[in-house]
Amino acid sequence: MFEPVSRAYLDGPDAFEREILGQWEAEDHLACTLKARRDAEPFVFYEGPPTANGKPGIHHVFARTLKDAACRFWTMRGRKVLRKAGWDTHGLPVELEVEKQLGISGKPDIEKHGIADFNEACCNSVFTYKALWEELSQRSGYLLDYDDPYITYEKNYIESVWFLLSRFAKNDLLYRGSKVLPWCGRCGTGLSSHEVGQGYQDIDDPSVWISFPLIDASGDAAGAALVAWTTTPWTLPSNMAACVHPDFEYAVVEAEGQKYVLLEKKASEVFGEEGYAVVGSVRGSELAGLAYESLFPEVEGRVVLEGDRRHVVLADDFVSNEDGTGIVHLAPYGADDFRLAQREGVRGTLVVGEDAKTIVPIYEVEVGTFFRDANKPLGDALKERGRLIKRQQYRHSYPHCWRCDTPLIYFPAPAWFLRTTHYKDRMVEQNREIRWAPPEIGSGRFGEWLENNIDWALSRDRYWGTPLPVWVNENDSEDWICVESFAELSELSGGLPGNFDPHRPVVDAITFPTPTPGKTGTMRRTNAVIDCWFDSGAMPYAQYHWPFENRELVAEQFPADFICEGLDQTRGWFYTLHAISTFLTCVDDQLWESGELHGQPLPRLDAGSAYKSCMVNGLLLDKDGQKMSKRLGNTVDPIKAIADHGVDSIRWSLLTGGATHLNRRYDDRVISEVRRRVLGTITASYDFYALYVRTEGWDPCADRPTRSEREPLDRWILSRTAACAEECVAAFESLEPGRALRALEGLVVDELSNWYIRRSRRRFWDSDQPVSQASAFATLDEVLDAVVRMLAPVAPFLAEGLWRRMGRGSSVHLSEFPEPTAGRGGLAVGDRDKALESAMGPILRAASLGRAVRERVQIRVRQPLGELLVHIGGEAKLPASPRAYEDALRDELNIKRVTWIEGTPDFLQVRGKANFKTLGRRAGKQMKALAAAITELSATTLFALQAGKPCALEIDGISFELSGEDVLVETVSVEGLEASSDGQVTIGLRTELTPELEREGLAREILNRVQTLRKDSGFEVSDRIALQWGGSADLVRVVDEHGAWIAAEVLAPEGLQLSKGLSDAAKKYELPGDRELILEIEKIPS
RNA sequence: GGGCCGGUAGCUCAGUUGGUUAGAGCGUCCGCCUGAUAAGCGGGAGGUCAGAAGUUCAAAUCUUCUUCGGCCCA
Repeated sequence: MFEPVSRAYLDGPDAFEREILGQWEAEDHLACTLKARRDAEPFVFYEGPPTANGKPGIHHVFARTLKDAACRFWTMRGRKVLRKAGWDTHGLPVELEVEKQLGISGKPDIEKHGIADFNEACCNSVFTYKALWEELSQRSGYLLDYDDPYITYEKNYIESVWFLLSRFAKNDLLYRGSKVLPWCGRCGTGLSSHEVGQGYQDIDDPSVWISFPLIDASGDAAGAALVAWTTTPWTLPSNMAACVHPDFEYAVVEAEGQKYVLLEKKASEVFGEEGYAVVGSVRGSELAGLAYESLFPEVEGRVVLEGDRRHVVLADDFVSNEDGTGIVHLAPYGADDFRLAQREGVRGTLVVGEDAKTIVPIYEVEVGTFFRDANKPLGDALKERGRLIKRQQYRHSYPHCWRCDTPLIYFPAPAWFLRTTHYKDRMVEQNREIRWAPPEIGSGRFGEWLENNIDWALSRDRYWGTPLPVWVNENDSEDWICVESFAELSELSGGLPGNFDPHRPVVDAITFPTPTPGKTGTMRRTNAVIDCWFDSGAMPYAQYHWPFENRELVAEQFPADFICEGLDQTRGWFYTLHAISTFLTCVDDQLWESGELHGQPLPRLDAGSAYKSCMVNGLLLDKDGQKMSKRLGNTVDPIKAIADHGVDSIRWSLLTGGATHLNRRYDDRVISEVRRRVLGTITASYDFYALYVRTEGWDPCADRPTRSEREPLDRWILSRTAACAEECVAAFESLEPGRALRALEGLVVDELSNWYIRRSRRRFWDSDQPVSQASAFATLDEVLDAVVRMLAPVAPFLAEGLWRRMGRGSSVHLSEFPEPTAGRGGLAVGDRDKALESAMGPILRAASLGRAVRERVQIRVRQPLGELLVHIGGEAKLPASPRAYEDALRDELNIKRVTWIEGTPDFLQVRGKANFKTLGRRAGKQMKALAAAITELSATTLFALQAGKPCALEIDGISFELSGEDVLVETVSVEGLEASSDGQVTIGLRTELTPELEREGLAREILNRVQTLRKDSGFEVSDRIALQWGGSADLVRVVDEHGAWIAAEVLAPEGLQLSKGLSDAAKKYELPGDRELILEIEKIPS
């Protein structure tokens, strides 16, 4: 116990931390933690599952540090925190990675290769870097239960997901619809957005302006035709509606003897500068609802959207006034168009099918014509019908299939949806219950997203994913069921294969006759797998195979008290967790009604979101603010960074470098600084403590002086420690760990190390004052104890290392976090003494002013001075007097006497200053004049005010009654002294040097040189020495007067011996005033 | 194009309900200390609080616009 640590830690943080890791491993630290809190109140944390098919980066250390710090904090507050790890294993990125590995590309290739083999490869691929992830987590101190993780591809996990989907289906919230996708007609497949991004090419397309003559329009628009613009004439036979912006003002123009409606600023583009005249105007909202004449009334395509309206004007704010005419032609081939038509009950029909070729004859265009080849003849037809206003070629960038180079179309492909819009209001309402950090994410980004909720397109026509458990009757597509469990599937299909794997293609092969009474036909599974975001959103239930198992456990572990992920999860995991839980716990009433399921009790899950609080973290950028990317080569290898710095420094710097939701830069220099400045100061403080515990033989178990027996400075640092604990608890609870760390840093660096220890050092070796010494030891011990515990959530390794060296028991992480209130949480420091705290402030400021004055007049601190005058404005108002700390101030500034000035000292010049905070509201417009008048108040008036006698001032005929607190008294200067003031605290330093003071200064110079020589000679602090000296003649008197003191200070029991014959080993020093000092020292064997 | 966030000293960041002279650390210059010593401490210089307008007695803080950067969505 009490071994020094600072040097070893600063030089080799990696080795230091690895030693702790080794101990934790040997003790099975995680298991100990879980066991210790087995019966405690739970604090529920959900781990957002990463995908292990990529290497972890330094940014993962950021998010994980936030999570880990919170979990450790709550564990220390006595809560049970299960830390189940999780892996996200399905999805397109995995498939693409495997396609690359296998040297194949695209869905046809995969099917040729064989789905079974392909999925097996995916399954193997997802854990490529699992070991690396686990290593990083372990090394970075992220305590997570990797022995029992949830894995989204596992059979039980999938069964839970099926159950959830079946609940949506039973509530009629699962339906088949169409989703507009980028689509390759040749390959017959939809493309993901990232595939589309790879295939843009410039091509020429016709761009046409067409007319929609309005029927029954009134006002200026009567008899007019809308003008719409499109670059896809092949979609015109599928025109379902026209859309305007409700708030735009449209012009009615006359051109070529006909009235048209469009945005005025677009008219010249269509009709030429001189080709039209504005004859009226109409607002978008007035056009809405009108009917118009269709373009190809004789063409009837394949119905893709049921609806009873056609060829009407709709209004929506997605219409832009940049491109086109401000009037948009709607066809089922656009995502916005489709959504709008669906919402408005407009019927939609297709004239181009899955193969990107026409499926019905249109005018002269034969069935089977490639969509782009229909553009020209259709344009001709429109011209013939008098509906083409203008036509020109248009060169633009157009998406092509990256595999076969075919131009893509957007196509409404069949898809399965969850009707989340049905309970959007519930989601919005439940979102208000979530505590977001920062709050604006919840109200802004996430809240807006919920407000604009659209149905969740759930299905993916892919391979590696949770299969959609929907079986459809091949004779009747309306006859379908969503299977809820393997048992149900087994029953329907007459038994499942042994070792059933629910993935494709095994599940695809399962068919059965329809169970629907009165129907016949074979049920076959749809090909789809589901969006892997549903997998991760289902984790609160699926991680425990709910409701098939662990019903009680899930009821306890739902919802999460806390989750934490990156900002990019707003529309990802944050949404999917919320959407599923809101449905399940707030919408699916029939599930909970009976209180049981399949004959077994089903404990109700708390209604609401899956998480009560959510902390959002920003991106990690490189030191220049650039995004880290493999391409730029500015990524940081987390394992290497940790080896260089130790992870505690990295964890600390990540949590203090700005608000968590902001992007922050990763900079080696900042991390080194944290290690040196913050963690280094903690270790140095501990080393100081440990050094004297060892040399003075202090016994931590002995009785300690009571609070009242201790010195004011002791009580002050204890109170400040309690204040810090208060701030840390509040900060962690309000999801602002950075705030906690700033408080802790202030306590350790400024208050503990630079003030308390610095001012108390002597007491630790001064056994002549046993009560003072024991108080100092007890106080420092108690403060360090609390500091180490407050450090533990963020710097778990260093805290543990110190904890064990201080002999505090098995692990700091099983101890309790310091609580601000005495008697709780084992914090020995007890309650705060705010009076004492407020009294120290002026002392620190006076010390600072005093140092500045010494600097200015060039009198070093080693030279004692006679007197320091201190005046503290409003001293009488302070709850406790700063005078209790007079000793500290005297020592710090090396002053013989402190004189406190109060009342009306005639040599202080004072000036009044208005207190804007108290007067501003009352004075209003007169504030400036009042402030000016206050500076003119006489000293007598000011001191009267301070003494509590009110006075009145009249400004612009208005009288203001001033009380003491309205006027601050500022001391301007102190006559005849070297003075300085910061407005409230004023000091005057008497700089005259008497011969006595000068000799004492010289004595301290001698002491300084002896100590330097001791150190240079490599002596231990407790070594006794024999000391011989020589030098300038006038030093003899100095030694006569102060020799005994010097001898005691430097542990020279025989005193200072004046010697004429010093050896070659003697050292010469210069002293102020061109004096010379020669010293020779020798260790006395003990 | 829409939503959200950010711009404070050379660098990294604080800045409480609007209130007196906007603060730290690093860097830089100067100095100090020595029973924590290959450490530590202090002081000085350094700011048009991105820009503009507005509200107010008073704006880094509230409002609007502009600009630059980031993220998400289209």
